[in-house]
Amino acid sequence: MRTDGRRLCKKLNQLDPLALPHVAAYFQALSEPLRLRILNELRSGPRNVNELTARLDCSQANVSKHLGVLARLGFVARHARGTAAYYRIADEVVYDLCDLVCDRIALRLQHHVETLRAFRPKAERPARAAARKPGKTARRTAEDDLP
Amino acid sequence: MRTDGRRLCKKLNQLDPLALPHVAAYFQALSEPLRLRILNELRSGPRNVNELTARLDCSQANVSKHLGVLARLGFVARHARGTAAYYRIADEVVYDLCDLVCDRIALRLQHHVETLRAFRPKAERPARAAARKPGKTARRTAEDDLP
DNA sequence: AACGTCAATAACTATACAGTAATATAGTCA
DNA sequence: TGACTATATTACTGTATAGTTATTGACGTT
Repeated sequence: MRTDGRRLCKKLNQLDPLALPHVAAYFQALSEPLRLRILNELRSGPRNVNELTARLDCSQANVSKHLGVLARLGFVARHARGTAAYYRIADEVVYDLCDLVCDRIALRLQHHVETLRAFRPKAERPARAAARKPGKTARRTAEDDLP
Repeated sequence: MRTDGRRLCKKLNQLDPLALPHVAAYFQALSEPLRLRILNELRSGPRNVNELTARLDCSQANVSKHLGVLARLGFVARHARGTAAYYRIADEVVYDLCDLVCDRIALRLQHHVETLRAFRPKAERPARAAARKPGKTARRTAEDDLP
């Protein structure tokens, strides 16, 4: 990717603060489950709106709107054929992003499982059932670093 | 990362649909400019709330709330020292994510620049100044695939 | 103990946005 | 030309959330 000498700024920490909203917008586009499902469907190849609507079991207007969001950010591209509008992935990087995140979540769940296991052998009490007093401002103190 | 035989699901397309909201939540945490700025600050090392508040020029309550979001998802970790609360990056993957996105945005901008350049040499007319008729439902037709 | 500082929370407001229903438009076919 | 289909858009509603202000609680110092 991009080996032609001039290299545009790449690292977040080298980024002009003005560019951050753009980065945020990118992530925001991926922050909706339905949009992720759409991208997931497109993984198998281009699909038109109708097909997506059927497979995702939601309204056509909703799918169209989400596709608009994804297209505006360049994640998908549109190609009209007759009255149908076919969409395809235009930027494979979304899968890299998703896979990175999925990996981290898996790790975190793994962590959780192991933590829970540490509680189980002794007795069958549900781990971490310490009831919070509601209505009181319970300031956190030193139970740090427990992910 | 994780080489112990059993491998948790990793790819988005192998993911249970029930897991998608978790992935979306991950991205959502990165979809706020201020949170990205916080992460950017933490790149230089742990900071307490006060320091972050000063450097980011926003309210302490707001910083605390955003740090709470980032901590809940495991992006940062908290460590109390006296009355101060120090936060540090707990998951370096955020920088991989951000760098990927920054790279794509740079590419997109590059693309834009080149597209614009194609319009310039002829005359000085501002490219793509085709005024949209407001109040009319302008259905898109065949100007596809232009990113 | 009394006070000051730091951080987290609660209550509130304003805004953004996902979803729906209705409608408009482009292309197709009779 | 007139249905018919597929898609995009509009107007609307409900919900989520960023930011603010005020408050609470924990810790440290005197």
